[in-house]
Amino acid sequence: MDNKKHSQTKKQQFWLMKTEPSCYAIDDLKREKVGMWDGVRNYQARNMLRDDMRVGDRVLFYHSNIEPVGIVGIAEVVREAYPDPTQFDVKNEHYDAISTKENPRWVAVDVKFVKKFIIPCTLASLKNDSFFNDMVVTQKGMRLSVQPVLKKHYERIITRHAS
DNA sequence: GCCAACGTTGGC
DNA sequence: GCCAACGTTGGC
Repeated sequence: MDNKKHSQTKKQQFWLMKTEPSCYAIDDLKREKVGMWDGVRNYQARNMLRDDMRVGDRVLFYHSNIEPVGIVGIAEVVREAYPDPTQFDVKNEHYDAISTKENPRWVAVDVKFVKKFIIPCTLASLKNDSFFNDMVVTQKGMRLSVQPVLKKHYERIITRHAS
């Protein structure tokens, strides 16, 4: 059905994940060390979390709705997809009345804090560099809260901001 | 199953 | 606060 059994041998992948810092910021993850990435309510993003994201994958941590918007640090996937508890919590803003425990619609992953950039990698700087022209975030914006990232893009960003 | 209308998102 | 882009909804 899926290839979870092969996850250990799969190559490391790279992602970009969006959050509004007023809701959950890189400093929150830094303090908690490991954070639950919950509240994703978009099917495309859900499918990537559920089907593709593996332990050991690296995540570019992106802040939206703040000046400046951009990547502010790095995280690492430490637990693969499991049912997102917020979908069952009536008091949670992400509560989903349709979802059942037998057949949950939404998943969460756990990520671990790796690094906070001293200087954020702003969206504007990515748009200004043609090397990043084929990045999802420079093309389609941040409508997709979980995006795959090419290794070359990840490495260039790391080289510039995390050394 | 198409697609127009509608709501939401998020950069600016 | 504006508005373009996108996802979702619902009538047919």
